[in-house]
Amino acid sequence: MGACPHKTPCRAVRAAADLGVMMSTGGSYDPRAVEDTIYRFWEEGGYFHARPSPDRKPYVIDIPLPNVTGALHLGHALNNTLQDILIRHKRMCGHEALWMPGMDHAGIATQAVVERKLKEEQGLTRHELGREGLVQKIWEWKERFGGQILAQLRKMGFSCDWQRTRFTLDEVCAKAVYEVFFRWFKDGLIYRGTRLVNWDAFLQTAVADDEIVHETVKGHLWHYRYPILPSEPGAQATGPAAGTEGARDRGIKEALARAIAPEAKYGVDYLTIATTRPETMLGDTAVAVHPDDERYQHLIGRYCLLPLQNRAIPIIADAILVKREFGTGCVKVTPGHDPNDYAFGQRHPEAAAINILTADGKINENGGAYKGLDRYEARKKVVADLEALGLMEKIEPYETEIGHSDRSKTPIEPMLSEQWFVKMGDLAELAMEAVRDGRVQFFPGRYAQMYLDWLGEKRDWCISRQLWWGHRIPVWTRRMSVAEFRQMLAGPNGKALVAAGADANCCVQVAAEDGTRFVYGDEASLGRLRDTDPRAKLTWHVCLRHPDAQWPADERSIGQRLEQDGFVRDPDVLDTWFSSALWPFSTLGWPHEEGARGQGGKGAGERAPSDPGPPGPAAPTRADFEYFFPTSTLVTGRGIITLWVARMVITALYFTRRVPFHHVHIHPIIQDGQGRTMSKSLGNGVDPLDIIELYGTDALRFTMAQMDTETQDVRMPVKPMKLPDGRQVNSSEKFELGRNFCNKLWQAATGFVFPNVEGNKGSRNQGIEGAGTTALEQCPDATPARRGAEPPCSASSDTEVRRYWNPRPLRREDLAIEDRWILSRLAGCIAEVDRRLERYQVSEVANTLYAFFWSDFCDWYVELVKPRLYGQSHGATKPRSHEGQTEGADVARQVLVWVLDQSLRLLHPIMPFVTEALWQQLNEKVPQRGLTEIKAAEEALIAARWPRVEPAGVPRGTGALGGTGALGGTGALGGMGVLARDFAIEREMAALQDIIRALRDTLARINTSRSAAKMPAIGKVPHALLRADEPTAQRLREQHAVLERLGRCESVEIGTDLAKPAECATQVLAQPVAAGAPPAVVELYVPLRGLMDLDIERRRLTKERDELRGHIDRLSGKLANEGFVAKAPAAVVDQERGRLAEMQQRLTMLERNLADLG
RNA sequence: GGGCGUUUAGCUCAGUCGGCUAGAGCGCAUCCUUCACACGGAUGAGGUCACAGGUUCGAGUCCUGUAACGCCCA
Repeated sequence: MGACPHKTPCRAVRAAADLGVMMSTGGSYDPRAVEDTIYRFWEEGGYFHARPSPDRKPYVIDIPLPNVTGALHLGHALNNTLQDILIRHKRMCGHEALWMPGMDHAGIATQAVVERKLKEEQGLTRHELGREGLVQKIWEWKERFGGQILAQLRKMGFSCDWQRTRFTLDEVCAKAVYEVFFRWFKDGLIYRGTRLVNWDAFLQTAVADDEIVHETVKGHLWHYRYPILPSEPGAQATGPAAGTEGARDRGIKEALARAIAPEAKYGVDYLTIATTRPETMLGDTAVAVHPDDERYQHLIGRYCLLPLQNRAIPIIADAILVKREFGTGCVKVTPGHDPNDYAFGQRHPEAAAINILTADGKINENGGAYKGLDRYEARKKVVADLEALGLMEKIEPYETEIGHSDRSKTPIEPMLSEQWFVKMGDLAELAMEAVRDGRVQFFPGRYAQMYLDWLGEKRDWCISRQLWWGHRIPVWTRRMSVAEFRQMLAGPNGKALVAAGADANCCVQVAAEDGTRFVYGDEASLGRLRDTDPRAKLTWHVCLRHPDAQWPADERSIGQRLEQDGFVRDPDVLDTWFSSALWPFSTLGWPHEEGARGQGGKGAGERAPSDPGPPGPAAPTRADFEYFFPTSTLVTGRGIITLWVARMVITALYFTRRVPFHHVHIHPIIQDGQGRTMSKSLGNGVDPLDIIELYGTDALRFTMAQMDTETQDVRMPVKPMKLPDGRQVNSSEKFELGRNFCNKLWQAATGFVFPNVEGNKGSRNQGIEGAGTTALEQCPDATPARRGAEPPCSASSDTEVRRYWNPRPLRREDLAIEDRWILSRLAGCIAEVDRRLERYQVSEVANTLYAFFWSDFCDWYVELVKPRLYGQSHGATKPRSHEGQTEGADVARQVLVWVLDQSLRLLHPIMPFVTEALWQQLNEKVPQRGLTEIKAAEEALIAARWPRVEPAGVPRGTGALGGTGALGGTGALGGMGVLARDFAIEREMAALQDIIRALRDTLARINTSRSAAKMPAIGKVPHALLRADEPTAQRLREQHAVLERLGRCESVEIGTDLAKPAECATQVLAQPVAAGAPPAVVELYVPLRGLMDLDIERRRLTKERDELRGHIDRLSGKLANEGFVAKAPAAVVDQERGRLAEMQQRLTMLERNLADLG
């Protein structure tokens, strides 16, 4: 440590010391010993921070915003693991990779939490506390818990650019929100309208469709009568042309009496309707029947008496609302409180909506005598009153789906309400076009349909929420006439308004009674209002571009001036998705040009409660925006394709004329073992932090990666487990897979590769600067390590130099068959990983790597190479004694190191911690690596170059594709290619593996049989014979040692004319030597005399023979089919013929062998 | 009610352009405390590819219908 130039040893040096302790211990991989140290190493080394770099391509991902007060669940773990995999991969590919982190303020969720807390702890409602007080409380809450989620993201190893962390309510984001609102308002795309919304009577706000959970509730179906009013002129006493008060009352009484009389006739005197919400009848405006229903033809156009309210309501034919088969075939219509009925009301203006509810769920003045009652009390009273009138026919138990507010858990009331909307027509068209023409692509592609279908509906977007936590709508409203408006303009405040720039910084929308709208920008547009009655009251909406800015500076704000003139600021805030929709560019500081003016006046005036809070990190520059926008990929679940993805595309196209991202990867949703969504209330959720504690972060991440299939859901059977501290938590056996793989990697590296290459320390003597000093021992706080500007401080300068082998440039001839095989497999693995990553098939990436490292490398290559390292003799000396210094051993060491090096790179995006930890150790032991070219390895794996496959037969020359040091500190990158795919070698190895498996199989059967007979197991097959044709025999002789060692056989005899011993196990093996060549067949004999029960062999061979016969029958049938031979491609036919010949040959041998056994 | 998706080994999932004697992990069975790894090694058993039709020389794969389940929209 002495060489560190800093006064106190830097943190990373201490970290390296910590890691050293962990490194020296053997045994299993212990994630807890590594993770925090490594994360600090990356973060302090500046590897996460991205900045515009013209010589590199940017790669950008925006995090799907977690809720500021939320906690991470497994869905987040999946979602963000995938993003980190993509980011780390591209970073290694040499891109300037930016992962933008942040949180949203989650208006309703956050406010609901704080309100509930307030009620519990202080017994206060928000109204008692007041707007400013509540918002203050929420900010406090946010400051306390908002950081939690970021800490959790760090714990999972995510390489977000934390310096750029944003919050939707911070100043930078708010600036974009108000700019967008202003411009849409000015362009006439934002308007005030009345719509049926989902009303949460507890929180007293409209809630979005996705914030509603449907629950089946036991309720009742009430059947009751509506009297039919007479059709004769004059008798229609209560109709629209009702006469005197007295006549009216008489008409009502008569109609009621007829409807309940014993002789009353259905369809003449009354209609029966059924409902689950009887109180809504107070707002009924029609009864609907099907136009083709012959039962009701005569009633269409006539009127019913609405009891209790004593109103006449029309009977209207409508084919959409009414299902003839359902119930009586006629329905009551309440346009004010039912979505379907509302649509009916739009079709039939004579049945216009009536609202009967107040904001807190009580009956309003339209409910007549029921005014002031809570809706549930009203229900009871309505039912009782109908019964008293004798109109109630029956009450049935009934189960219905009722929407409940996800936040307050209270039933949703559909209710008419005035809200702000964004017109979706043209905007939706823009966004649809971007997907249709491929500027935005979905992976998997089918999700594009979901996006297009939803946008195709072009439903206007309700953007106002009756909350206090959020961006307050920047609109001031007053009812007045044109004359009054002119008068106001002439006053001092009006002059200030005009001075502020009626066009540039504020905009006036005028809504007339008939729905006509004008946008006031200048005198001319105001002039158009001259035609209207100057005294007629109109609604004037003034929108301010910078609602909280002072203008001119140091005076009252425009808003305050407007208020002085009787304008009132809209109390509502914007939908959280409104700010989320701008995320891709708001986080990069858009708008850069227009923003300056409004910022100027800020500070002196009062801050509106819903105003931006702390400014957050430094505002991004215009250069950031130009370089990083549009972003590259968005990764999210399908649930927010409509809410978020589509809206980001809309805003980006409208305001930047560019798409916000090019690719959208939709990943599956994790469910429990029964296919249910994981949720707190079901108690089936899995907390990622628990998993990290149980298995480690990399294990969690590997398992998450493996779950990213193209299905829409993936299941995770949940199993309770105990943490070390005794807490019982939900876990799943699936994570063991990840943990085991981490351990396998760890063991293979620390337990096998490292001991076999040790002794190379201090190879700085080879003249490559920086080599021999691991990056963890450097001082990344001095300078970002990746920039590599300063010389590292050495912590191991006086390490003793002792080497016994050197990597050297290898030629193809230097490589043994297993070397060439594993390099070919590696090339295949890299190609496959690249291909899968391109398509966002992350699950397959994980599986490919798992299979390569575990099966090909550990199970086969390591075993194949041991004889070269340990020497051929049995009981060979351990590698540490440096006995195995043959040429072949050094090549094996070099290939082992190389394949480990490449595997660590490939696995790093998925399992960053264990791979980085091993990388640091490998750098210490073998700082210079390569195959055809030897170079110093990069000092940090996170910034190491991604492996590349070379074109066949072209070893890369120095400098040809060599790196310029863009990624690493030493500038000694490149030349890290591997040899290309070699299918001939792979076929040859596969054949060898088959024989080895056959030998092992025989041994296993012998031991099973012996165990059953209470005989001791044997460790090896005593003797085996392999009969093959000469070329094959020749080839197998070269692998004689391997066959004996891996086949666990004392002696293997290979020949072309070996005599078959009596009583032996036989196996017939096809040897796929060359593509297109006739298949060679190898026979394996293992003498069994005295070793095992021969019946077992007979049974096995019989079964195998029968199976083979089955295959042959099918295949010969296929080849006998003239159609197949004539129409199938020749290559396929040839292949099948070859297979048949080979199978028949095997069958002949098999039958003979079976006969020989007697 | 409309749309989308799923249905393959006991469980969780792959299966590319239609060429398959249908794969992996876990679990199961047997053997192995052999020297990196028992969080391991070896070997094996286990499938009517939901069902019914169709197209095709050939269907797990493409088409139609049915059923069950899930999601989204109404």
